[in-house]
Amino acid sequence: MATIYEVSKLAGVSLATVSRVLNKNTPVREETRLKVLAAVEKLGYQPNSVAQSLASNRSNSIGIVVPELNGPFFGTLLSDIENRFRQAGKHVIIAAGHSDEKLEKDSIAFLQSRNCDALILHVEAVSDDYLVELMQKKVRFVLINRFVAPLYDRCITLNNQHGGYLATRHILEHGHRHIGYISGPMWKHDADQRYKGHIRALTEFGLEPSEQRFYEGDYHEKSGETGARILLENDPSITALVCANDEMAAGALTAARELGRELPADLSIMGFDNVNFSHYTHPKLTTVNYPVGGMGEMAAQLILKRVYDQKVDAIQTVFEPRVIERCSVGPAPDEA
Amino acid sequence: MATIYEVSKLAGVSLATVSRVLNKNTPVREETRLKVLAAVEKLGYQPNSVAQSLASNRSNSIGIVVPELNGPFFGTLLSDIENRFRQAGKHVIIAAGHSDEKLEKDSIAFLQSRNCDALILHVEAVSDDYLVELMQKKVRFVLINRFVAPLYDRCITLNNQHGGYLATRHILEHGHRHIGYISGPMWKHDADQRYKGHIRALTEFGLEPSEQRFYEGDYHEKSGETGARILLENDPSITALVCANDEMAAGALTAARELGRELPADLSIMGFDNVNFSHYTHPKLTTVNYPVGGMGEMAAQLILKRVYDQKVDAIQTVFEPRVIERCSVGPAPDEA
DNA sequence: CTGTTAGCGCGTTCAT
DNA sequence: ATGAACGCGCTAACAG
Repeated sequence: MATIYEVSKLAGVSLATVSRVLNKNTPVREETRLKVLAAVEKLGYQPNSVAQSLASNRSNSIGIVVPELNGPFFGTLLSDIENRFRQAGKHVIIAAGHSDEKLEKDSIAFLQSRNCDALILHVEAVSDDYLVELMQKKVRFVLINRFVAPLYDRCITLNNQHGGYLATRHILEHGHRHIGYISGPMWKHDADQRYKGHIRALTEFGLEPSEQRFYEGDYHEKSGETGARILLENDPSITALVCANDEMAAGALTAARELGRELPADLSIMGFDNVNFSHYTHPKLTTVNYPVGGMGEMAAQLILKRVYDQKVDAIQTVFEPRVIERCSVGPAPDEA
Repeated sequence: MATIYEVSKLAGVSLATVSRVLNKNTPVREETRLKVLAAVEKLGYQPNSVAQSLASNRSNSIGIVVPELNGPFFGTLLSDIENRFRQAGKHVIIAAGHSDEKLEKDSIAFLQSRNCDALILHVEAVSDDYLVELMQKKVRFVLINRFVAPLYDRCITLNNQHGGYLATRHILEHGHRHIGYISGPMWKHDADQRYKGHIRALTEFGLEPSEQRFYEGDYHEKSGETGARILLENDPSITALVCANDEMAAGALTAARELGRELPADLSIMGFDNVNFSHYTHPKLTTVNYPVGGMGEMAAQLILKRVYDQKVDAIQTVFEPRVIERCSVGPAPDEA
């Protein structure tokens, strides 16, 4: 790898001049500019960004922490963030937090130690206090899918509670009155919120939430299958299952079919997230849209604006969910 | 962020000593070691990895280039690689190449400029020559899903041709003789190989490949749908569709159902890759397994061994595909 | 407009 | 066993 020094020698100028033409921040005479460029070209010179970063305390890179690298949800999130930054000439460093407090903190520390100019965090295990401290330490970051009051202006969130409400209301409007609910892990903020929305819809229709009709899953397919089986066997009167995400809904689909239920004639199933496989299922899943893409891009915009002082379109921090009607929800069967 | 200098001052030792206790590479008296550790603890000191990297020409980070960040396939790949490295204390920097020559080269340059100790490349657009040059420049890297002869010992590949062969043979063994094929973009090595395998199976069973029964898709769902529709309308005698990946197979499923075909009674459909949504489809997709996970982990192992001199389990570079039987393939219907 | 110089934070000789 | 000093490759004052 050629260094800036070799370029300066070959171009017959000082090393600072090379830096200047490359960074275009100080006027340079056209003639010498061309000499430098020629030398750069000839040597195939490429600035060492590690050195750049050390010297300038800027890295043009943004760190991202997500719980998992796989899964349809985070895939789209990462992809959209990367796209937005790429077209701004910034780069992205990704770390997986695995919903584990220690790993999340490690990931954040790692990204900081890499001199990231800013972070985008989708973290679940660290406390609100930890995040507030992070802010006080002047770390630049944006939170995705989590709201912490003192950080209100850097939280990109979905109105999860409203989403939970909409899902259940959609079911209620189809006439169902015996409704099972399969939640995510209740210690996760979004799972909690979605469930609160569910309760609100129930109450609005004069129904009582019941222990019997609640199952706490883990957002993975298997737990949807288990949950559906347990709920349906405990209470055969259930005509609809509201699931806190699509993975679990897919599991519920499987369980229901194995129990001989006709879908959606005997049983309606509702998902949440609208991940990209939700229309591969049979019947195609009715679900609540989670605008991941838009939210990822917005996080990127926020950083472009606040950290890099770029002019960007209007910033929006709260996103609204909406029901996506497909084929897994039907009218409630007549009572026998 | 505290620096090593502040630690040394607080511990009352030289800056070099701090470096030594942290890197454990030179004996240090226990007493001073503890003093240093105490200071580190007190200041919450964390080495600046950018500076470390500049000084030592080592970064403990591995760069990865994949075509896309989303999609079930790359998600698992990235995830498994990250896991393996995390438990070895290494970190991962990810870039998307978007199957575009310029972007792939940019990504590689970016990762090099970040001083990555090694790269894992899943690239499709750059030429073999380019990769060979890269090797000659002493860049350390491993290739995934691509075989380049001069780089034979750093290629982790799936026997794609054999996979294509197995897929079609599986169909042939079910009695089908009128078989449509929906390929990936033929300029991609794997698409080409899979198709070659298809031809080989056909030939083995005494069948001629036919223009009429071939459609070149782009590995995305939509093209599977389009392809299936075109093939089935052009040649209604077709009783089975072999698709070069699961996404396109999912599209084909949709098209077939819309054309009123009973699955798998009227029409069998075969996928490839066994991505994680392939059992969400209806009927559940019969497909060829692509051991992504194992291959990603193996790439990591290779680097751990060759770049970091760690002892690892046996290295395997060629992986074998196998048919995963589910429900989308049935016996050929009796000829009318 | 351009060259000189001093760091950025750390690893690593070379002495001691 | 420990400290002083140099250099990694680059940016950012400061002169001129």
